[in-house]
Amino acid sequence: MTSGEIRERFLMYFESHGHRRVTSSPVIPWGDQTLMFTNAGMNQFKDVFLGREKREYSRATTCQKCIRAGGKHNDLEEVGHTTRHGTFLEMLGNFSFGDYFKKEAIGFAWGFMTNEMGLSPDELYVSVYTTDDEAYGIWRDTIGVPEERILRFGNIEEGDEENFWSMGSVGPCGPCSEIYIDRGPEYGPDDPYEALAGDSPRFLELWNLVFMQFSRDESGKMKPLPQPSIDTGLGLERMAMIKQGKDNIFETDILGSLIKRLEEFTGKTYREATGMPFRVAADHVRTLTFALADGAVPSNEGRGYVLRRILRRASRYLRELDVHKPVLYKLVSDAVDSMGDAYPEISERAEYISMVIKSEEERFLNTLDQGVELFERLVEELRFKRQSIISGEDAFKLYDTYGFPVDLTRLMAEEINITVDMESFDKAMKIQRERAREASVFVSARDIGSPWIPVGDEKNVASLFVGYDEDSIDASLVRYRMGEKGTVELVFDRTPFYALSGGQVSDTGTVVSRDGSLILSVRDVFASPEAGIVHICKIEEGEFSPESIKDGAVLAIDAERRRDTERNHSSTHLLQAALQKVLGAHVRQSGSFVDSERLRFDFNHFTGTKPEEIEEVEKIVNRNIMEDYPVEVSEKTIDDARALGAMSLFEEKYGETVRVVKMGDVSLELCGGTHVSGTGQIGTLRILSESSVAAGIRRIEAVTGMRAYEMAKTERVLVQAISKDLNIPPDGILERIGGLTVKIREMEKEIKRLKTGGAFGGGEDILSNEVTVNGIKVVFGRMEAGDTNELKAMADTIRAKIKSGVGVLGATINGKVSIVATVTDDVIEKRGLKAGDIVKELAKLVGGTGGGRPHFAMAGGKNTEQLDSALESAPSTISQLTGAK
RNA sequence: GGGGAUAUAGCUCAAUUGGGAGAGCGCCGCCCUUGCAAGGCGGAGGUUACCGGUUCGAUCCCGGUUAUCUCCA
Repeated sequence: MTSGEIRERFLMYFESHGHRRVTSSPVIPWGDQTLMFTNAGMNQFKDVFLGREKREYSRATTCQKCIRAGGKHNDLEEVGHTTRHGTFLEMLGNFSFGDYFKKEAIGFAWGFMTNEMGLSPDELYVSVYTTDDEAYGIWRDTIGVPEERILRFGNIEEGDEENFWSMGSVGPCGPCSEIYIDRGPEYGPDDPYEALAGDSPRFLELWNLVFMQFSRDESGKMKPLPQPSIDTGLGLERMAMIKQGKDNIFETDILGSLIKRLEEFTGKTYREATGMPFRVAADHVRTLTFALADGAVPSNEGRGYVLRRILRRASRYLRELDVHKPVLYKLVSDAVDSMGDAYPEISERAEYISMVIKSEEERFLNTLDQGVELFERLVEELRFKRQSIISGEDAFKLYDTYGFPVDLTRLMAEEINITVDMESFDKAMKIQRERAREASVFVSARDIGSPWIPVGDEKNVASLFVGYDEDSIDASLVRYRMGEKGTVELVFDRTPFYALSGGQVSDTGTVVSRDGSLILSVRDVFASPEAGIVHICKIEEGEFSPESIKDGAVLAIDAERRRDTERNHSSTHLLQAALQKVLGAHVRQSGSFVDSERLRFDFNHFTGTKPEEIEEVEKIVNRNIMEDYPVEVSEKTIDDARALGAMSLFEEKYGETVRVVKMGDVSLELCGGTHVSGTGQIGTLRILSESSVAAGIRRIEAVTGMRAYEMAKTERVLVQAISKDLNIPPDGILERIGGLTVKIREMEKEIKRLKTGGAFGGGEDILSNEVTVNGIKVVFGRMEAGDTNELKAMADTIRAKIKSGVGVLGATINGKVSIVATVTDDVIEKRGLKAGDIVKELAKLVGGTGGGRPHFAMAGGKNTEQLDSALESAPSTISQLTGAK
């Protein structure tokens, strides 16, 4: 039975039992900051379980794509070592939101296992939470599982969290019940308790049923939930492994096909004992394919960094197969072949995914090359010192700063009979860990801030954003707290103020109490999950107290600033559409920032762009502005919006309903920001720059509306001024400047020729001011110079002219003294005279210091009136310097 | 969020306790030459990431910002 069949049989089975088939949510979670990747089927129903959200169905079934790497469920380092861990997995699940409970959940699961999957009851074991007699009874009496096949585990009070599930330290929780399969005596000891405790592969956990029946409060006390719910998860890979009679998940149809391809590319044969690199690569490529398809990008921080590390882990293992070129990217098409039907998003973006992976592989190979170079430098140093141990500090620095894996350091060291001090390496690692941990604790403690003070009895009033339609409204205060000096943070029941989100800046404006006695200016606005929309206000007039504002207040945003911001925001939508048209459908926004002045739009694109392409983009956007398409905003469910083909951004938070922003038929996006009502209001868009910000990410900066007009005006004034200055019509400017440049160049050459020819102002005078000290020719004197470069040029001239000797020149420049000295090579060699030494002495006389190289040195000082006497003393200084030798 | 590293010509990188901004490749021109990464000569190209400080003087030292790389959480 193929994985695809198992997936479909599962979903159909639960559909036939009244469940709504819901599509998998992206592996990159929307809006849940606590989660790096979607790691369980219940993630997308979190708010439903918490009662924050209602759905039109109470039973659901999904096949959820999950990534377990980073965060709480981190299987990354396990992958490849064990038979059953993967960073990517498909979780089959059925869910009850206050509908059925334990009895039905157990019945459904057992029915699917025995009837649909054809597993014999004789090979199945089940477990329940130690004190869950209810579940125990259902298994024994209703299902008929013999007592010796029902295990009891877990004791939450003693810290044993087996068979007990919770969403966090507070919130819904409850006992679990699991179904295991006994794979037979050849896989381990007979005693299931012993086997499970020892992580034996004999009893494989297939299905976990979570009975959500309690809610835990801050003190740890558990109260029964009024509507108990069900959350279950059956690992598709594990089921496939059983049904296909394989020993591990890597030999099943999907991952097996990737391993087969790797054999082709590497020319090596997969064997279980030595197949680690194959397993790691197959799993990791699949993970990357799905993560990239859902909009994540490898980067140097957060989620993107986890992806980069996954890729590197795979690439590193492939080195053991003598692979030194990018290969992983070639496997993307195979992942798409086997899973693209179930997950169309990966086939749609296959080419893009493959290119991103390839460029990341190249980047890593680069990092390794760099590391090898550093390693070799290190070894050379060791050889010099006649040592044969690489210190832990050095190995750690290689790893910590340059990302060169320690195991490679060790490997390469071994080859040349050098060892690595791993003990001190581990110590350095430990210090690093502790430092990071301390820092994170410190921050969370600081984040708490002062507590919110509720006003009146409106404790639980949600603050509502009404700024889509209103610039100014009456509102009443819900809660507040005092901020830093002279500021206060306020939350109202309604507000026209937009809080920073989706890359759009927050509004500024004013809050004025009903009686006008209190005037506040709103500096910043942010959305706090627990408090609502927070206005950070500076007190401009009057004194703040809850009473001063109890009759309500008028909240008014700076409307002009908002309109400018809206122009820029709407433009980003047009920009994205135009970029997709010109550069390709793979283009997605990967960050943006808009305020009233300008817009910044980051998007993914794997190569550089041509100037013509950017011009074309600008042209398309401006044409769409002129068409004056109405901007239509509607609220829809996520599924409806996606069915329309609306583009979603992955970093944004979307609730059950989303705002869909439509501009003609050129742009359709999910967006919570504020917009112009017709594209014509944008006026015009001018792209200022296009540049690279990170690998695979490019940035466009642009201005719109009056800013664009002003910029055009500034340029026009400039052109007119130049035209007037040159006394030539604007279209002749280029030619004239070209001519002038040539002329200037010729003149510069001429000046240079004249200078070196010696026919230069005071040059002759100075050259004639020559004395001989201890047999060394010394030329010195004062000259006029506009900057130090002239001094230097003159010194060069003198040095060339006198052929052998010393030159000392001085000048006052910008009210300060500058002295240069130059010594010809023969004098440096024969007499040991250094220019630096001369200027150091002279500098003392003018209240400064100096220095330089033997043949040329500079000094400076403040006492301009001492310059002449300092220069006069040059011969005696040189006499002393050479006489002492 | 914390630690470390880096930022110089279109690209890859130099520049010795702070003293004249360089090389190789690429580009343009000329010469030579029938061949593949040829050779010779000449030339253009720089706000040394940005802001501030110390200093007579900062690519260099100090502080900050931004970006990139990297490790930890």
